[in-house]
Amino acid sequence: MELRELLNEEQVQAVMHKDGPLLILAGAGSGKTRVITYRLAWLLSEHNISPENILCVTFTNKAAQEMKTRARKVAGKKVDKVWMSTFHSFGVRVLRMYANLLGYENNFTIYDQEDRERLLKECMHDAKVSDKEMKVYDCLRYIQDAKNSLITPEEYMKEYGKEYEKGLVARIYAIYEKRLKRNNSMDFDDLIWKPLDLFNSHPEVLEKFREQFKYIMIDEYQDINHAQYMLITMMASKYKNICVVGDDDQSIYRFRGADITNILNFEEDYPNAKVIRLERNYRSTQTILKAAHKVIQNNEGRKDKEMWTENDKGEKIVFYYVDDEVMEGEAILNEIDKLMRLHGADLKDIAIFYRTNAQSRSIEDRLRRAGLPYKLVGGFSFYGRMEIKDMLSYMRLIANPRDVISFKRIVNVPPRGISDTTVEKVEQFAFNSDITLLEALGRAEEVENLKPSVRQSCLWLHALLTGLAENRKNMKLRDLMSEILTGTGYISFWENDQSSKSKERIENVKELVSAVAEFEEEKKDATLEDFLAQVALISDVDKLDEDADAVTLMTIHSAKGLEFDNVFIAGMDEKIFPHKNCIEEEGGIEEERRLAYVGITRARKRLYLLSAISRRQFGARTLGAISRFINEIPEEYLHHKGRPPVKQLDEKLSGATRDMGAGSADYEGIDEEPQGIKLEPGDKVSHIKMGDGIITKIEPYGDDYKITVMFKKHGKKELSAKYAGFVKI
DNA sequence: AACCACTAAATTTTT
DNA sequence: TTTAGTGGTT
Repeated sequence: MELRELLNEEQVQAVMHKDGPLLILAGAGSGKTRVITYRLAWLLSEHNISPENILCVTFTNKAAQEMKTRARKVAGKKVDKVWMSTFHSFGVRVLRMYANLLGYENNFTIYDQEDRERLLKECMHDAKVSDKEMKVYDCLRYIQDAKNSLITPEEYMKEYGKEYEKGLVARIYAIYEKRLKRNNSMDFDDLIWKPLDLFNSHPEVLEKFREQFKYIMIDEYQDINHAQYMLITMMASKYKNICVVGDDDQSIYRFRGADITNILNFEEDYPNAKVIRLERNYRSTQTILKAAHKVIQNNEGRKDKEMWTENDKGEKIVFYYVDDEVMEGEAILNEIDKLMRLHGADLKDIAIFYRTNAQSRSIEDRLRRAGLPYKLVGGFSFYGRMEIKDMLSYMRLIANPRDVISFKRIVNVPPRGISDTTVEKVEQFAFNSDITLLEALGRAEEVENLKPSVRQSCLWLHALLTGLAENRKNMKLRDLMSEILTGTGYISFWENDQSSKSKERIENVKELVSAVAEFEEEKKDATLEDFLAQVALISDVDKLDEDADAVTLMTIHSAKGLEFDNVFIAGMDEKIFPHKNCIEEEGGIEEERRLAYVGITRARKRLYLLSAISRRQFGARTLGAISRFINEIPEEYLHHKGRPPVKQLDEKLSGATRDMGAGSADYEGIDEEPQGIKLEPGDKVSHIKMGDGIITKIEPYGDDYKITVMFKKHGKKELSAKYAGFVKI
């Protein structure tokens, strides 16, 4: 391997560093992934470290997968035996092996956010805390923070028991933990904490892993929380061959407990640590890089550093000031159109970022109307849909009969006459007899005060589920899934449903079946538990197909680690970005600023920042102000477009007080006639399905327009302007 | 027990 | 604007 031909001096040093702690401070676009990939390959092929002795932790499954693929090209097949995963997947892997030592069964269920909220509601009910006294979501946040900091319910009670709100939390937290265990279930935080527990209570297990992982590499070290820090520190304490990579300027997961001091203190934790700085940027233009630096410079408490690049100066950053969110979509569409026509850009080189998922809507609408394909990352995820969660709940219950949350979700879905009160009676019976809810269902005869028909329903469901559970070992996963679909009557339930969404639900469920089948084909001896874990831990970016020729839409959080030639950031408004909830918060603005830094530095060639005068929120129109982050970018890097940049009306609304008077600023007015937006009778249009045609009539129709088009192939059709997706030709 | 209609509130980001 | 939750009706 000729490293020096592939890497710069610092990168080579990082790759060749073998033993002892290593901190790589890798700025945005500095070729970090290259470095860790090569280091991994180097350890394997030059130092002959055996793959089982290496642990690599990445931020997303996708990153792990990518690293594996790339390293395989250099070091060959042994890469497959490296322990490479996210923190959470690592936790699952360990726990599947040792959960029994902690009093769990290894078929435990993994609870996602929604499951946790359901469970928490039960707990609050038990603790006699009404949801008026405390919001479920807030309570969950408190508990999550506690768990990320490794504070037990007992410690929490001791520490905060006397405070009003946190006192309530303390009570709920204790119940919550008990319930989780009783359900043989783990939440996301448990996947980190329980392995730690294991290490503390079973030193021999810790010793085994310490011995095994002679080399440890952690990516995105700036975003790990206390629990993750402890987990890693414990495992690394023997050999101390720990290599961490990160950038304190890109820490954006504080809300998840990410603790930036972990990376800042690395040199104190390991006094003999070697520190390598990667400050050369290979990604962005000088303009983009300098603008990003000017923004992040406003943060205090960061390691002072400045990235440099030999890339061209590039184009100015476009700041687009528009009337509202509709015009924002319009402006983006126009610019995309230009990028494609004038610069020959591919759709896959274009990304649109925003601060909150809700913002995607207006942009999606516009793209859809223009017939422009896009891939949406996040938002309402496939696995979050009702019908999918229903099906998964059946599967989870079959894998883990103690999972009460899943049980309650499906016990009466589709409706089979088992009401909440019936469930309560069964639950009581189960509790008194010390059996699972599922078992209690099978003994419905012994439960008092049930109607005979209800008893029948209970017995029927019990027979069905236990039957499936018994047979599942000699069944393919996809067959198990189909059995559930037909056996429970779930599919016919939706088939008989008249609502507009039922068709889509059936489609989704079928898609789930193919997902199961696909999973099974990829992993030969895949178990039900494997599939469920994968579903629980897969992230939205993991599913992104980077090669598909479509514009990418996502939050800036999801964009971390990615790069695009052309980047749009919508909603550069005060109260949106920085978000209103963060402005008052201690350290909130700095976190938002780091997020802005991450967003800006994703762009390779061109960057567009957009802000709107007013936006619709919850149906009402609200006035906004230009984000302070725009004002932190020096005028020399900006090219203004859209609305004349006027002085902010209310200076208090914003940090934005700069007088961006036309004349002095680099300003270009409203664009020429937008393409494919204003339609008139006589216009030639193209429709995805119908092909080409000519508009014959346009008439208002509610808040939409009804457009009559004479198509070449299909004749006269009436279509909605909103949804039809025309392109003017 | 199931369904419908009305009211109130709203997540910021994610494994 | 949308959705979740509530209360009343069948």
